[in-house]
Amino acid sequence: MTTENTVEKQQAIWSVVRQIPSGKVCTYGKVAELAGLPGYSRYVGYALKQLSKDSQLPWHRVINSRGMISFPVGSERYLTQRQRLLDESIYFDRQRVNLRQFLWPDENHR
DNA sequence: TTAGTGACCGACT
DNA sequence: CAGTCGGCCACTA
Repeated sequence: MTTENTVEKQQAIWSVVRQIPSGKVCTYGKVAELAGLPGYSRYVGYALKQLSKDSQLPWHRVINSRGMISFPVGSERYLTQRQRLLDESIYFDRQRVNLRQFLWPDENHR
């Protein structure tokens, strides 16, 4: 049996990513958790990689737990993601996003 | 079938 | 503080 529920997992992940509001970001681990797949953080990256280039999914709002873009700095995909975030007024301190300020869902109510 | 890899993460040196 | 090391899962050679 070929892993057929793989599709369901990917859809669950995409479903979560779709809900990230503009101007906010979410981490791979958090997306996995919200999708009901704790521990699948790594798989989230794989799922996003499957997206077609003209996908409407806001994949750029997903970054790693350190608040950084998980592409090699300076690479084309890095620059694309960074520019899209800047367009949504998500700012970088060096190459880092302030998760305290932009993380969604906002559970960091101090 | 085994070993290596990746848009990750947290604990542990 | 930085670097390493397992653990996580699916895919590929």
